[in-house]
Amino acid sequence: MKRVTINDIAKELKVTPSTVSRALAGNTRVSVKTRELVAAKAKEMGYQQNVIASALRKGKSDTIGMVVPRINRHFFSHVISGVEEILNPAGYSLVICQSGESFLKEQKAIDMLLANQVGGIIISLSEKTKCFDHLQKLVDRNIPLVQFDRVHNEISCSKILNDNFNGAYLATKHLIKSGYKRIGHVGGSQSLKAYRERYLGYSKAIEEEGLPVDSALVYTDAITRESGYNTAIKALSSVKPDALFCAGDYCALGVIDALKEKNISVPDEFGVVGFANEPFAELMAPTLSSVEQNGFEMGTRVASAMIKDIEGKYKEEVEVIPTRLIVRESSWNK
Amino acid sequence: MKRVTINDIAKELKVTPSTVSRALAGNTRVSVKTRELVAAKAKEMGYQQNVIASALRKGKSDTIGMVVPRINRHFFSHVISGVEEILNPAGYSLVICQSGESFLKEQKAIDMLLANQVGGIIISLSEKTKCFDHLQKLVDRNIPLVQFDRVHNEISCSKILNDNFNGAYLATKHLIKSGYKRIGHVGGSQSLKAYRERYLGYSKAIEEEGLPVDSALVYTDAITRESGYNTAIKALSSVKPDALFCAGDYCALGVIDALKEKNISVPDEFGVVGFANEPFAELMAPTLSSVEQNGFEMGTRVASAMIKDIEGKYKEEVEVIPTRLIVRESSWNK
DNA sequence: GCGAAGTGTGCAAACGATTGTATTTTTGTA
DNA sequence: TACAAAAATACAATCGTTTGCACACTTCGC
Repeated sequence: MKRVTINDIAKELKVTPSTVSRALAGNTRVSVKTRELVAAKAKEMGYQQNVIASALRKGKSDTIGMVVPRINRHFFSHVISGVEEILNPAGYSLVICQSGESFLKEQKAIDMLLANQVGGIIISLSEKTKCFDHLQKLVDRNIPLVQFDRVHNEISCSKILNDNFNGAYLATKHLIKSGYKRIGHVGGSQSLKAYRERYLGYSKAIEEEGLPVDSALVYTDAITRESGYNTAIKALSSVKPDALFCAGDYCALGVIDALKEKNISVPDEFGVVGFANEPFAELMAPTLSSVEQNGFEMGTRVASAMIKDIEGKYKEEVEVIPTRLIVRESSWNK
Repeated sequence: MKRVTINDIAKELKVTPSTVSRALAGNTRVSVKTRELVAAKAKEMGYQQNVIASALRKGKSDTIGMVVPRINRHFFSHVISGVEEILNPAGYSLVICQSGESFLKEQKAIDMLLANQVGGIIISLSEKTKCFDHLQKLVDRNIPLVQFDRVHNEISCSKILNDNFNGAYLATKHLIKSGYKRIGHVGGSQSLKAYRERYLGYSKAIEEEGLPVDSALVYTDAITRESGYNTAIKALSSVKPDALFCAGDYCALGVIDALKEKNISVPDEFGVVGFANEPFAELMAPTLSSVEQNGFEMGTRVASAMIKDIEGKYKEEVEVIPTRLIVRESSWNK
């Protein structure tokens, strides 16, 4: 069964393909009558535009590429949903790639998207990304780019951010108010602004309350469950904190694993707060206090910024989405 | 900055674009010397194939489309990782779409993928899909198709399945052995084979143990957290089961919500087993017994089947991936 | 009733890669 | 050396759309 092309429609209607193309695009240079005729015939014959041919000719497509570290993170999957919410009705489609926190895979994903002539790229950087040439290339080639959450500031494009600073600040403040005395921080790679800000929010709160800022209490390797566990084990046998503010929930989970193993009671002897409010946070035992990010709203903002960029409206918007502290058992000290 | 095309390379090397094209494709009709020359020049000039032009000419691309209900389900995101594991090294790239359990979005996603001339489509059906014309269209058009997990049998294509029957059978058997007497089932849409099989495994186990098969104990609306809650509330005030085997973990979660609300102790008074082994299953309180599906392996099998289909090796493979019961607190009756 | 706008279509050349066929060059052999 | 066979490359059409330009026809003012 052959696909129907505009040439087929043109033949049937005894007009030229150019007219059909214009008619379908709603060009006012073709008369209303012809436009209706074409539309009807196209429907009748089951015409589907060949977006490949269109993209080749126009040099770009209505497909937007999106690169995220992992799609199975609560936050990212919600951002994706938010992006689809705006993009799909606007006639764009979305291609999703995972970098898996690997710089190489991130680069490859971008190359693939470029080879596919995507109309724009949305990205949240991998934790391992320390070089940003691949982003600069996009800017140089004039390809609409929007960064979100894990962004690099030096790249000139729209950026949609979480209020990491305030979330971390509130979380730490809350730990202090709950009576913990030696509050440490398990953070992510400091090359990412998002994690730097969480660290800054943490230290601001510590300073503000007149507590000693002890760099021995700050760890910034990775924020997986495993690294959280390892960090906690290490800290417990050396600097002995009595609370940890973690830059991620999986990391907090690992910390709690370690505390359980050492028979240290949460929250009585030790307080823990995470970040991201993963679904498991309210289900685990003890339930985990966490900083909530509004992924869906972020997604809608990201998509809007992308559309604006594509339409040439403007290119360098920076928006901050508020975060919110959710207090649960893991830091409920009395 | 203009993109480099094969014409540019051809000009530099004083050969024709055809030779360059063949050289890059590794065609033996062009001499080894020329091939090396072309490869070197291409690298030097930073050539990147325009897959759009290639897809237009060849009528298909090396992009594979994948449609899943939601990407943020543990199982699906692992299948996706497995698929990428095989597809990417083999030179294919993956486009992921979410149907969000909506039939309309599923159809639209397929249309979009078709319009993008994907080389094949991988799909796990939405719960609401009761009509399968969109899949038949793919078969008719000879587009490689692989269904997994939530499949429709009447469509002729490769299918990779979980051993739903056995998983459900083991789960139910386990509930019986643990001493529960009135074991109900909260299942998903029976139009999906996966859920029918879970039901069948359940009833096989019930019959085998000589328990009464009571259709009043079987619910098959949906398997969201909310529907699990509602079903449990309904069941508790009427047929009064003392255990429920749920076709999904979110659903089991809803059931436990209801039990907590009614102050019914799990597992002492009531046993619950879920399906899918979502990450939260081992973290919640009580920890949830569940049937584990090996999503990653399923993904690799799915991808292999797709590649075979594309290469014309064969088209109708059916594989079953084993499932495994993980017993945790929610059904640990002494 | 004549030129000037204005309106609706057609023509043809792109976009970049692929591929069947034709042509040239090289190789081997008598 | 000549000539056929084999190897390497060139030519040109094609995929389906888009779009600048040209052309025909209508409409209108003077």
